[in-house]
Amino acid sequence: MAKRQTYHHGDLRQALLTAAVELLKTKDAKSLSLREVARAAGVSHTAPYRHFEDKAALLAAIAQEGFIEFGKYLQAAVAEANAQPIESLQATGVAYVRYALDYPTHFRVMFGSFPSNEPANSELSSVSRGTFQILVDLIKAGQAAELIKAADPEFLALEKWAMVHGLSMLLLDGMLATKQGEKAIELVQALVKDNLTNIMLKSS
Amino acid sequence: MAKRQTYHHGDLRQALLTAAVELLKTKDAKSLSLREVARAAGVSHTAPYRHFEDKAALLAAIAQEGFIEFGKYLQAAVAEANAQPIESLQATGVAYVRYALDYPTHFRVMFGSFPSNEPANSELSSVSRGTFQILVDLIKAGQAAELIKAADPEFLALEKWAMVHGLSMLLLDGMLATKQGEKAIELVQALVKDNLTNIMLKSS
DNA sequence: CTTTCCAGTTTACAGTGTCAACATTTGAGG
DNA sequence: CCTCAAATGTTGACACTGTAAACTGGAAAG
Repeated sequence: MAKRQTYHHGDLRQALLTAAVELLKTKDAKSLSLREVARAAGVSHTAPYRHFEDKAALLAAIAQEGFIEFGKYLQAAVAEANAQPIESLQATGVAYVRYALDYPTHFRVMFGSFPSNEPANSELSSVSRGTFQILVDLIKAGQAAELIKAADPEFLALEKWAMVHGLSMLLLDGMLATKQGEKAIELVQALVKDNLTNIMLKSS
Repeated sequence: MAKRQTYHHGDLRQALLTAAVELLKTKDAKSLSLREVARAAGVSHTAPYRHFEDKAALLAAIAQEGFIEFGKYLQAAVAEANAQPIESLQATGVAYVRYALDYPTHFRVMFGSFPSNEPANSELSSVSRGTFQILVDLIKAGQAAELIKAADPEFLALEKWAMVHGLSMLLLDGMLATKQGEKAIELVQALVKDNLTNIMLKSS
């Protein structure tokens, strides 16, 4: 990071976030230090406190950005499915896991920044809620097209969410160590597909 | 912890583990310090290094013990289901999530102690593999009784595992903050039940 | 009884998050 | 344009952390 000339940075908040995200590509969230982020941004070790209450707040901000990107990523998968609800759900599920595997630390930060503090994360909550809403909407569309059984769409969405989220975590945590890379994605595709059958009307 | 009289502790390894588990009831794994554990066991802050290579090794040992207990917990749920495969699967799934909610930090440590190190965790791996095997066996039994569709039992087990694991993580991470306590368990029961239908032959 | 070696301790170091006090810059009001 | 307060930096300190090295007490083997 180039040494800045002016005393004031200009946009330190964003610079810290990008520096942190960059560092997270090589380190996990636990071993990422605030001082290290400050150093990478070319700033003193307490400067981040002018922009984030503490380390957790920095991570929460990263999580928030992550959810926005994640949402776009999932929407892109939907867009490729030609408006077929079932295919969209399938694609979204696979994309979910693929994102987790492609951005493991980011993914972990996203889901590890909520613990028991309501006020600061209200914005984070609403952003993540938006991501979940993608699923709900797809299911509603499927129900409207009479491809998906009648039931509370939120209930069904949660069921599918849990499945792909669990799969992501198990893969990330190395519980399915035998499955790696493209092999893992094939498995994910098969699992997601099979797991969609119980919400479908008829069978294809 | 009572001050010991003898210079040698006797069974420090186990004492450290129990002290750590006790501390984990009030602190999360991230903020648990090795020195704190040593203090609780009434021993100098480097004594743990005679029994564990580093902090991660201590946590891995806790994880291992956790998986054994977890396995018993799940088996107990199976035992209550009167050898009915579907009911057993249902009960196991709910018990899985209940365990996660009842012992959140322990649960997190269990699934957070595998990262990328093959040698030290081989024992941990085999223990956790045993837990998974409970599911596989139940599915095999269901298939033998012609209650569950023909398919690779490991594949089906993984599908159900992912679902309950994801649900556990989402609840633990506060993503489903609106659902708490008994309300959450009811939701879990409904989700697990619905999610079992796609592997069942016929519908009940 | 001696010796060895295991399981403890003490000390030290580099690194961490965060607080308090201080410095510099900027922008708004006179 | 000048002033001066607020915003944004910096320095220094503190209490912690994980872990390495050197040392020591005591039990068990010979």
